[in-house]
Amino acid sequence: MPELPEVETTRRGITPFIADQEITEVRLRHTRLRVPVPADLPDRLTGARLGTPRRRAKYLLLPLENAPGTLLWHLGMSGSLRIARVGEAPKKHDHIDLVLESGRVLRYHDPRRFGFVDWLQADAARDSRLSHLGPEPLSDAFTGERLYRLSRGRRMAVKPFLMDNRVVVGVGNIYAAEALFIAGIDPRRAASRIARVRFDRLAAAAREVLAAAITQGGTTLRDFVSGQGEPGYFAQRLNVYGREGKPCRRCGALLKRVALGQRASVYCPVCQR
DNA sequence: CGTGGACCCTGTCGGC
DNA sequence: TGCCGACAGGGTCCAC
Repeated sequence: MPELPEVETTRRGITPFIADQEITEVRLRHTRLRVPVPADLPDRLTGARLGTPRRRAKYLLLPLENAPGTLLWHLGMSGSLRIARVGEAPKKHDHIDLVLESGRVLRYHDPRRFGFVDWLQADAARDSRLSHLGPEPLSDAFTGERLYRLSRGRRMAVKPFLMDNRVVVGVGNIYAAEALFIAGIDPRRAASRIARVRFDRLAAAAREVLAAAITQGGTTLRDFVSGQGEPGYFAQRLNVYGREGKPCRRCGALLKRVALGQRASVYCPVCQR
C-alpha cells in the first residue's frame, strides 16, 4: 500500500518493536523479489542488533547497531511490513521473517513482489538508488521555487514531472493527482508552462496532502502493526483519485481521466487549468 | 539529455 | 457462474 505516508506509518509502527532488538533467526520463504534477496542475508543478520529505522523517499533503512551495514527495504506496489508473533503461521505471500529476541517477528508480505530488500555495506547515502534522490517533500528544500527552476525547458506533463524522484521524492500517483487538484492545475499541462506562483501553490498542496495522510496513518497504526488487518487505505477523503466520472466536490463537474506516463490521472476539467 | 514505453508479478474487478 | 482483459500504490531500463 505504499505511498510515502504508508511507508512513514510503517516506519513509526515497527520502530518500538524492532529498535535495539537482536535478530535471532532469518526465515526466507520466497527470495525472488524485484531484486533477489541476497543469499548471505541470514548469515549477516543472525545475531545482529537492529537500530532505529529511518526513511528516505519510499525506502526504509534499517541500520544495524553494532556493525556497519544497513538493510534497504522497498515495499514496491503491494508490499507491507508488520509485526507478528513467533509461531503465528505465515500466510500466502509472506516472504520474509526476521525473528527477534522478544518473540516478535518482523514479517514481509508482498503479493506482486515488486518490492525488495537489499544489504548496504557501509555508506548508504552512496548507494545509486539513494544518491540521485531529490528532497523530501516535507523538508524545507522542497519549494515552489525549486519546482519552477527545474521545470524550465521541460515539456513533459506536470504530473509525471511532480512524480520524478529527482525533483522531489515520495509523491506517488495518488498524491500527485490530489495535489494538482488542490492547486487547480491540469495534470496534462506542460511543466514549462506553469508560472512560479502556481508552483508555490503546488508545493504547498503536495506538502499538505502528504502531511495529512501521515497524520491519518497514525490513527490506524496500532491495527497496522499488530496485524489485526490492513488499515482502511484512505480514511482520508480523496478529491480526484479513483473518482473518474463522479462529480467534482468543488464545482460538480464530472471528473475526467487521462493516462500520463502510463498512470491513470483523474482531474476536474473545470477547476484544473 | 529528455521523453515515452515496456516490463517485473499477482490479485481483483467489471463486462460479456 | 465463468472467462478474459484492464488495471492497480513503484521504479528501472531501453530505444528514439
